[in-house]
Formats: sequence, structure tokens, C-alpha cells
Amino acid sequence: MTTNIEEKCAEAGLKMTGQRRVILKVLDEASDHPSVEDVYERAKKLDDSVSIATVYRTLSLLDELDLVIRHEFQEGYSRYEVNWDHHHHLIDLETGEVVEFQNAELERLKVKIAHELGYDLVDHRLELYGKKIKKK
Amino acid sequence: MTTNIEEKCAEAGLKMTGQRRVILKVLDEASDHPSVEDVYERAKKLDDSVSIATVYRTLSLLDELDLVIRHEFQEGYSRYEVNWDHHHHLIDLETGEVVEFQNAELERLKVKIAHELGYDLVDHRLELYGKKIKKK
DNA sequence: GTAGCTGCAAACTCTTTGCAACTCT
DNA sequence: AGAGTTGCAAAGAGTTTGCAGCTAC
Repeated sequence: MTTNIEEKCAEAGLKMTGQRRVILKVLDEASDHPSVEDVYERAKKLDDSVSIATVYRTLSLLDELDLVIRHEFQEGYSRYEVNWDHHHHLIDLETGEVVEFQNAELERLKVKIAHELGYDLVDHRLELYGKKIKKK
Repeated sequence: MTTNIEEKCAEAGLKMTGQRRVILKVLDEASDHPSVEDVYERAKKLDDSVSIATVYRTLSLLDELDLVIRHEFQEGYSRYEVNWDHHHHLIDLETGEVVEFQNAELERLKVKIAHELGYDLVDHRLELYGKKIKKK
């Protein structure tokens, strides 16, 4: 069984090596937002010939192809996720947990703001940083 | 003449050394979003005894005190600006130029989104990435 | 066959830190 | 006087890269 992302790599003309297949599988199955180190650790469990240099190179490639999104949540390193659907993130300042959300009003607003400034919107990021409301 | 930011440093109990005064002056006069290296270069012109280690240490301190905002515009390094007023950024993908903007509707929306997810909003960032609309 | 991919290790960039000397308050 | 601050250089973290060998197509 090939993953959707694997098909897109083939379309882009990438050779499907064993290491890439493993890295794509890890990304495909990740429900979180793994760091390069995370991807490397998970990939090694499936195939310990994978090196961290290949993980870096593969993630850079996937980022260029827009198959993956690179995040910098002010942590000093990058985290990645498969570019399935468009959404944003709320980072829990107490636990580091990342909550995903979408909001139609926001999508409309951001295009409007960019146009008012004289720009065509190409990309954007919204990150909310918050603390869980305590139940009384 | 003391800058506003210098007064706030005094309130926070920081010693006002010559190096700090120069770094604060550089930040106070910056109308852009300088990197650490930028701040260092500008400070050195005013007082070449300033070291880059002090620039790093000072900017970290100012960030903790919320007198300054640290940005990571997906460039692999940090950029800073004085925390005068709350606003967001549109980054021109062709020139790297950074345009600042504010939007009341957005402010309302972000609080609403956080609450719907069960969070109190502490901080947030919105970055738009776009290309200038060409005049015909 | 060959262009592209890999692991390894070295190199690179950005940032932090230990230390002895110095300086605001 | 003394705690805080500094420059320097070394170390640390994350990431990139040159190279020789390997592999998908």
C-alpha cells in the first residue's frame, strides 16, 4: 500500500528509496508535529540504516514540494507536519501541547488585510499561545 | 535624554551600563526588525567595546521583560523589535520587506477562537507572506 | 549506465556560557 | 563593598555539506 504522499513524491520525480519510504511512513502516521529528531528516532525503529542527514535532506525536499509544512514555534528548532489540510495552531504554554483549528472567518479576513496593504496573499501563519481555562 | 525603554529597564532593576545604553538606543531608533547581528553592527558604530555576547544577553533580558519582541520569520535566526504597540507583519516574499499592520476584527476573532478551544489567550502571532500586487 | 541518493564526518551558523576582570549603585 | 555586567573564547545546539560508494530507474 502506497501512501498519498508517496504518490506525490513519485509525481515530482523523486526516487523512492527505502529510507524515503520509511520517512514518508513516519510522517504519514504522525498525528503530532514532530521535530527532525523525532522523525529520525521513529524512522530508525523501522529501519536503522536511516541517518539523520537523510532525514534533514528529505524534509527539506518535501518542504520545497509543499508536501510538508515546517514550523518554528519559537523553540529554536523546526517541527514538521504533512500538508494535508490548511489549519492553524494553538500552543498550550503549560504543557507544550499543540491544538489544531480552522476558522473560515479568519481565512476571509487575512485575504482582505493583505489586499488592503496592496499584496496578494501567498502564505500565512497564525499561532495562538494560551493556557487552559480551569474548570471550577 | 533617556528613552522610554531605558526607564523601564531601570524600573526592572537593571544596571544601566554604557553597553546597555547603546543597545537600547539602537533598538529605540530602529524602524525595522533587526537581527542580533544587525543590532551588534549598529551598536559597534556607537561604541566599539560592545561585544556580540552582550547583545545576545541584553536582548534575552529585554525579551523576558517583554520590552522587546523576538520574531522567527522562518529565516533560521531571530529578529527583534521594541514592544511599542501591538501589531502584526506582512513579509514581502520578493523583497523581504516587512510591513506592519493592526486589525481590530482580528483581535476580537483570536480571543474568540481561543475561548472556543477552552483556552485563555496569552500571546499570539500572525504572519502574512505575500507579493505586491502589480499595477497595470 | 547514470543521475540521484545515502551515510559518515566535518564544517557551519546561531546562540549560550564559564571565567576573570570590571563597573554601576 | 558587592552584586551585576562585560569581553573573550570555548562549547553547544541545530543544520548543512563534501565525498566516496550505492541504488532506483
